[in-house]
Amino acid sequence: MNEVGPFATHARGLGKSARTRARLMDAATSLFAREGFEAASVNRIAKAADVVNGTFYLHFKDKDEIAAAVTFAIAAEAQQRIDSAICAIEDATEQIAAATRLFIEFGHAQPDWGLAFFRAVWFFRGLRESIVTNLRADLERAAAKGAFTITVDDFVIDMFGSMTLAGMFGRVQGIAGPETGSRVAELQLRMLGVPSRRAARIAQRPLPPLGVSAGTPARNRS
Amino acid sequence: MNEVGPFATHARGLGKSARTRARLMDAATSLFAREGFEAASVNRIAKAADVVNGTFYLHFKDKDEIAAAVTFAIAAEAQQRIDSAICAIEDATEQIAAATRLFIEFGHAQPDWGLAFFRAVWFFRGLRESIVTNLRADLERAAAKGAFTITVDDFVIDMFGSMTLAGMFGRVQGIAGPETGSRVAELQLRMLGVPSRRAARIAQRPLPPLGVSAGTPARNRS
Amino acid sequence: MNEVGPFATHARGLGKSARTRARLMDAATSLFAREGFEAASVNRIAKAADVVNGTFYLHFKDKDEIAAAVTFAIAAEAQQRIDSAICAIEDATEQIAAATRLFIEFGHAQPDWGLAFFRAVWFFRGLRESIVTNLRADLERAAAKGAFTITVDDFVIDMFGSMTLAGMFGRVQGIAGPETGSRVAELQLRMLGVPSRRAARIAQRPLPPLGVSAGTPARNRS
Amino acid sequence: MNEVGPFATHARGLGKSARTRARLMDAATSLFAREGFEAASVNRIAKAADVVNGTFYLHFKDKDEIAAAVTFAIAAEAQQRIDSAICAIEDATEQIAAATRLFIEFGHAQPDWGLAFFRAVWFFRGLRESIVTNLRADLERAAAKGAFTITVDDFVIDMFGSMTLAGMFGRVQGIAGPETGSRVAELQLRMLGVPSRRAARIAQRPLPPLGVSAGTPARNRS
DNA sequence: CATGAATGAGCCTTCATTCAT
DNA sequence: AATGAATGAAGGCTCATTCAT
Repeated sequence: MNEVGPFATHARGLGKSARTRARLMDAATSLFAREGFEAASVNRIAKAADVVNGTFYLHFKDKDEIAAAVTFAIAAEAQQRIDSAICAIEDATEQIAAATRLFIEFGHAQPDWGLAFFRAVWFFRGLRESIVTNLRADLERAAAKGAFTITVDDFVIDMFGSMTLAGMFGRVQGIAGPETGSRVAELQLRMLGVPSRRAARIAQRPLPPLGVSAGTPARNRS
Repeated sequence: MNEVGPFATHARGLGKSARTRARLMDAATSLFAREGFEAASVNRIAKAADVVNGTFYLHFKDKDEIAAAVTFAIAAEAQQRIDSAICAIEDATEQIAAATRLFIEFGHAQPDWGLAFFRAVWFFRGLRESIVTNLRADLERAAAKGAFTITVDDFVIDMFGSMTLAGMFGRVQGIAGPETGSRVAELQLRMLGVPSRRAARIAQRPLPPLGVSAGTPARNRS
Repeated sequence: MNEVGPFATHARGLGKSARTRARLMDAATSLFAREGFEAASVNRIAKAADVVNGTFYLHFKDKDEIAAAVTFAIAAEAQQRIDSAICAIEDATEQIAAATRLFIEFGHAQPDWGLAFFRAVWFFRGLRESIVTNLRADLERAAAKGAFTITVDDFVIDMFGSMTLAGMFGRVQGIAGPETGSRVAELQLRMLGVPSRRAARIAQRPLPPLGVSAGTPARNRS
Repeated sequence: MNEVGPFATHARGLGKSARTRARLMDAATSLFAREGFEAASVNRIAKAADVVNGTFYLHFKDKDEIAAAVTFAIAAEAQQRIDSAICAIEDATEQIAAATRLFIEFGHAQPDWGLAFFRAVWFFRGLRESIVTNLRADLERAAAKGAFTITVDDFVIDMFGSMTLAGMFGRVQGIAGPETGSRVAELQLRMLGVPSRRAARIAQRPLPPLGVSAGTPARNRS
């Protein structure tokens, strides 16, 4: 009820409305993660956010909308933080490996976000597409440098993404340990044709820190 | 409402009770596949099976039970058909590739079953475990022959399985084409350390036919 | 499921139909006693009697009918056994005390019957009336002998009966001990005007044994 | 549907929530009285209170909770009104007789409350215990003054209470007339050993008026 | 006689959503 | 902005009862 979630933290200085909205998003994220999207009722989201049910509809048209808002915010934050962490890495292949590892790390650091994201992947087609778009850019850059022995296309990207997601899921669930990110990255590189040695070496490189959120503006409806 | 599903087909000669039960399972499978487990209500399952809601509870204690029954039946049928299709293959590595491809083929041939299975994987922890167990046997056999340059453990199996599932999902959804199975298998083998050429060759081998069901007896409760 | 109840015992030599009917009555009695009339479903009565639900309706029109049959049978048996136990007692007042005590004993000896009877009293108006009729005869006989200092009318009978029932309830529930019958009888006599000493003495008289059932014919519908 | 019941009357000035809650309690009381606890469905309670079924659960967790609330409120009101009516009576024995008579009068004045209370006695073990506790205090006070020729214990209290309840039941049902209270009290006193004459005289004493409710606050949950 | 599958109404409960305050 | 009572549809499940076999 009272612990301040990531969204609420971002909304610290903002107006009351934005703060309430953030509390609702934190509550929703947590419930989506723990019980899934369908099982999280608006009433319980509101209760968890310490507002009455009616207030929910002041901020979101319906449950789908808050789900989309949460998902978008998580995805944006993940991407932004990962991007700014890896931008200092020069080698395209190393960037890819670092991105995978950081993503898994991101989920592990905030399990609610990780799980909610995982659930959303099967829910919002658009999310999958946006992930693919991002991955394609990175993978094609590395491919252009001749890093892989395989042609990168949508199918390969799909496999690559599935591995990252599966890795994060295992990590978030506590099934897999801290080496998970490295292992996923190594297998991905091997799959793409990076020689085993090199794949292993890259996957073990020191990881730049995830850094802290630059702030996810809790955008209100028009 | 009226098309006869796979379970009903199996139950053709059986008693009235078994036939109704089979109709319910077909209806449930279809709804699970189309809308997911939570969204499929008992009322709608019953209506789709052309019985009244009360009848459902004559055959299944609750939604979980029919979900488990459906999942178990699908898994059993898939495994049985795949096993009997690949048992003639001698090389362990080729067996593995064939299994992946046949599984994806299985899902594509009966999309409802494929999708229901896919959904069940995230729902029944037991199912995931049983898949892992099966995969491990196959993978370790090949590993013992020195086919891979990587050690097979639970994590590797998890990645391997995720790829197969993701492939089937894409195929069932119509996103991916008939070459999907081969491509998945090839990437899996590459990941495990099979040389690219060999991986590609194995993944293209002619595939034994899936054969037809040996009959999934619709087992009644107690 | 398998223990043979009192009705079934009575029906030993009779035809199959009568035996099934008796099993249903035993099952119903037991469920009525344990969970009350409304909570006992036909399905569960049938299951407890080891027949399928449809069979129930071969023997009873509905739940009310079996409840009436059970109640009538219990009441008849109680009255018959008590009557034949006390007919040897000469003094009318002593008869009354003995009847009260034997009734409570009857309930205690077969708790299911006792509780079912207790429940039925509030359910079947007719049962209460028949009890009143019986009590009136006994009480008026004693009153005619000048045993009481109070006029016996319906109201007095009602109080008298309530005490007996309350006593049996306590006894059946295990709240009250074996002296319950005597204590109830003593209070009843005091209430009616029998001098304390005499009331106490009568209430302590040795009690004739309840004897065994003379057989409650399980009468079929027309 | 529209007559205003006692709870609603109490809730006149209060907030909307309290008024709806009171209407539900009135409706429930009425149904409990008329058809018993099990037969009164939440749907029908809601309908009788002129709200939709969902509203019920805004005010009560389930049927048990409203039953407990109703029972508690009735018991509290009865006790409070009776207590304040008899507190002016000095003689302990006369107090007891007056309490019995007022209780029966209470039930007769508001038959729904009387019957609901009667039904609740067999339903809530706690209610019986609280009644016993109250009765014991009164009876032991009189016993301490040497009013009775019998020792007061739980069993005697049980008989005493059963008579009061049976009397109220008859009165509420319209079977018994206005003299019921006096007659019950007289029989009770005789049973306890009060000389017939005195018992009769006490039971006929003018009865203090029941007075009016001091308000049963319809307490909300948490 | 007995079976047991099927019925459909009805119960309890939760839900997303609205709206007067 | 926020409240919180109310809505009514829908969900899960049980019930008494019927009927073809």
